[in-house]
Parts: sequence; structure tokens; C-alpha cells
Amino acid sequence: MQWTDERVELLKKLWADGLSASQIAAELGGVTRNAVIGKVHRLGLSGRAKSAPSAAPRLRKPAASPSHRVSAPIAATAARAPQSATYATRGATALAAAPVMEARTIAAPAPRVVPVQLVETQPIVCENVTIMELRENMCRWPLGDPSQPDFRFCGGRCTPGQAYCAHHASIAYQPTNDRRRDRRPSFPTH
DNA sequence: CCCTGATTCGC
DNA sequence: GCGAATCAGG
Repeated sequence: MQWTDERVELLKKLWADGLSASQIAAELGGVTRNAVIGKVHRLGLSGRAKSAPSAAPRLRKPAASPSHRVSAPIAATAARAPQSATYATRGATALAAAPVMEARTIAAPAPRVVPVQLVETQPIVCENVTIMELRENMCRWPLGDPSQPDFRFCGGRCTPGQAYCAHHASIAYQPTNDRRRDRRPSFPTH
């Protein structure tokens, strides 16, 4: 990819909008966040509207050995998760305006088996994360009303590829014989 | 661990 | 000029 005028303009705009480098990279496509940051610096529009947190002198680099340099283009060409329009983070913050979410975007995943309360055998660790904070290895157990702004997901640790953490998986996936006629068609709070 | 931006320097 | 590697940090 190359920095065409259009891409540079978009970069400037998004950077000015307060998006993080990785978010901009995802938006542009074909570049990594490093590329974005590098470009931002070259354009001289670093240090956004924010006081320099730490003007640390920063020591010189230890002189990198010529050793390994990964042949780049892999991620560039590889399918890039669009992930558009889902800005904002909280960990190492760089949040931009979080667009209003549409209800359909956050429809609760419906477990195939009706959830039934079990005896607690382990501490429940719900971190109550928003959909934007959800990661591949985070529990997607919905908490609250999906139509409400305080809707969250459990967010507990789970094996990548798994929908729920151990606790919620035990609730969601039960043998059919445990299922008695109709039960709450909704999720228990925990 | 996730993430952030900053910097260096081989290309 | 570009951006991966690395750093420093939340």
C-alpha cells in the first residue's frame, strides 16, 4: 500500500478525531499501526490535543542486531477484520467518540439450551465489559438489557473459540434431560 | 495480557 | 519516505 493523498487526508482526519493508531490502521487497511504512527510523525502531527504526558528523554536504541526482520506483508494482505465504527478503549486509552450503538448490533446470543441456575462451584468473575471491549477469549454471556446503554457482557476468561467462560458455559450448556418444559426465556443475572 | 504512542534505523 | 522492532507506559 502507498500513502496516496486520499489516504493521507483520511489519516489526518481520523487522527484529528482522536482515533488510535491501530484504529486508523484498521480503517485504512493495508497498513499496521506502526505505519500509521510513523506517518503521523513524519507529517508532524504527533502529540494530539493533549499535554505531553511524559517528555521522557528516551535513551538511544541498543543497536538492533541485523538478525530477524519478519517479512511483512502477511497481515497486510490477510483478511483484516473490518471492525469499523467501533472506537474507544479504556485500557491504554485513546478513545474517540463512541458511536451510538444500534440495538440490532448487540443482540444477545441465545444459548441453545435454556439456562438454569446451578449450584455455584466457583467464584463468578464477571468483568462487565462492553461489546467493544469483548475479545476473542472473553465470555459473551450477556448481562442486562441489550437495548439499554448499561448492557454488558461477562467478559470473563474463556478458551478462544468458546462463547462463554467456564461458569456460564456450565449454565448454558446442559444436558437436555435437565431441561424441564419451559423456563425463563431470559438470562439470569448471573 | 490487552492496549497506547514514540523512537530508531535498515531498507 | 517507509514501517518493523522496540521501548515505555496505562
